[in-house]
Amino acid sequence: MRIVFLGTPDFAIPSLRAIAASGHEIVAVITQPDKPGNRRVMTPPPVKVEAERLGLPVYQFSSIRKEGVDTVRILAPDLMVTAAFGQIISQEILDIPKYGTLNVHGSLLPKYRGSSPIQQCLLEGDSVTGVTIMRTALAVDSGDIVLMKELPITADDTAGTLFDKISELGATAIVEAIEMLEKGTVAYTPQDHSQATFCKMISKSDALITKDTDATIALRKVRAYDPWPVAYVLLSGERLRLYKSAAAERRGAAGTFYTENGLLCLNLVDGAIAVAEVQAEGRKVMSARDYLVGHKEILEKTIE
RNA sequence: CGCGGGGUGGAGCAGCUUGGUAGCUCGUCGGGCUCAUAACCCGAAGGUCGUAUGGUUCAAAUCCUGCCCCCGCAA
Repeated sequence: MRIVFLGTPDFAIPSLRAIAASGHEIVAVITQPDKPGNRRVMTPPPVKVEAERLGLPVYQFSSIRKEGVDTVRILAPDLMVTAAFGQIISQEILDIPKYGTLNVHGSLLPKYRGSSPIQQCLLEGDSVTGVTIMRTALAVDSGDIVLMKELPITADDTAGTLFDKISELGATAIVEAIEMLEKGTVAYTPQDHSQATFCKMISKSDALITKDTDATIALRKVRAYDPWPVAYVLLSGERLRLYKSAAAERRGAAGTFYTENGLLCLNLVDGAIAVAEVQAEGRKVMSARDYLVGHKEILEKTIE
């Protein structure tokens, strides 16, 4: 089967690898253009790096709708696979492959359509999430479902660990779906659109924790925004990022700190959180214990 | 040349503006005390202060310069 793969970030890499390893012919990988990354260094999308490592031809479009139609026609794929591609694809292009276009999405649809499903399930406090393989449709994440796989969320999962697990799960799922297509055993189940929920693009300010934040919500933020953008509090205008936290006993006014067993505990609304790792401005991530050795004054301060 | 913060014994920080015997908290090691809460007391080891053949100076962690590395912002 001639496949064109469309994806951009790390999330798509396991799927790309799995398809390549499954013996299908990936005739091309389409991804987004290189962008200026950290400190002005031009950075290629992870999928491009991986595709080149696999020796696959790469095409980069800032808008596939406008620039990619002819290319896809010439490639004449039997199937297109999208995985966190990051652009809306026109129906004209979606219709080119004989078997259509399949998408790998990191949630149990119709829940959490959109760009941050993995963070969203953590923000909601879910105990189960998963991956869905469905038709790529013009309306975001609304296509008919081919198959779903569930994944339990563990207490120590962060967005980072879930990303790894779900992207791997997505890889096995997409390979399965392709097999079903080939054998003709695939069945498309429409989504119950009335049950659809959506998640937005995450912005840095979403990760702010204030003294008015509920302790439960704060814990969810810590997990959902690790490794990016990372939950943080403001202390005299300075950002302190919080990692690896657990529920703790409240022992003071909301916004104040205390310490126990080397953990930095922050009193909040309806509880407290015990933080095991922090990162101050201009510093590396360090244990709360190490941080406290040189920053005892934090115990006298209150967050904004 | 996008902007800013930082590199000081094993860890986290101070000192740098106003050059002049390297400091604090923790850890480590030795000893003592002792059954709680990161225990306490005494003592010790451990640093050419990121790096340069650098520059200025009687004297540089401190001022000036080049380079390396780390972090964040912005994109």
